[in-house]
Amino acid sequence: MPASLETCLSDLDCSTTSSSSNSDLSGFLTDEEDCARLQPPDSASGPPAPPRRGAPGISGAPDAPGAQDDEQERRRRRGRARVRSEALLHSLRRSRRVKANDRERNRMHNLNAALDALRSVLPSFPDDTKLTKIETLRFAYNYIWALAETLRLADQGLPGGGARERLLPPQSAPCLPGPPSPISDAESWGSGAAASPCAAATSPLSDPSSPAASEDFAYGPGDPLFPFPGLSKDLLHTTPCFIPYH
DNA sequence: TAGGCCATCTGGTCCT
DNA sequence: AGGACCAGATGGCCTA
Repeated sequence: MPASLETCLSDLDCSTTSSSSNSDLSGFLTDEEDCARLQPPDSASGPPAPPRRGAPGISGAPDAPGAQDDEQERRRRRGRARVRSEALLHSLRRSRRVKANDRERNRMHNLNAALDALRSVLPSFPDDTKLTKIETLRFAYNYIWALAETLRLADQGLPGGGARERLLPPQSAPCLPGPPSPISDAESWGSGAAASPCAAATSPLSDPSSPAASEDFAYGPGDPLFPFPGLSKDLLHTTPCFIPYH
């Protein structure tokens, strides 16, 4: 095989006037699948047929010996080879594209599977609405943030620390999907952290400069999808989500 | 019917 | 060189 199949094909692309370089492409193709695909549409049933003298549409000229006929025959062969090489080039590019499409499809399927796995560990909603991709990412972001904040408050012994058990999934089923128990005592949350949850926070997630309050960001205050309605006090205003709307 | 979401295709770029 | 990754384009499906 030549140093680069692509180079060969590029050469072919630009060699339509050369009769020697495009007369036979099969020597360039070592990939069996490619070779199998590389049958030009007009030769799918086998190797290219030998030139047919006097075939209709070619010249119709009678067989006459002489240099002029030889030249015409060479021209015809060059023309047929060019058509073949273009078909082969197109076919090879097509087969590569098909393979790349397949890989891309598989990649996106893997990505979607990962998103499904992420959805499965997030609290679900009563109506069982499937979160969209972007919702899943934003939700996960804020869910993690809320869990971290819960742990922080619990470690500080502040009111609301008891919510640790309510927010964390059971140990026996750490990946069990399902909503956390509703937090009804919003005031206990609010009163503990309301003063300045941002100031107390050390996590980068609680960066006061977070764009949480911006309307450009999802799951801000009042967002019905936010998993912890009980956190709807000031603490919510610190909820960061760095995944902006566009 | 418009808009949102999604899957797929595609070509370009980066990485190994 | 080939695969991974990315973003734009396109068309289908669904819902308000």
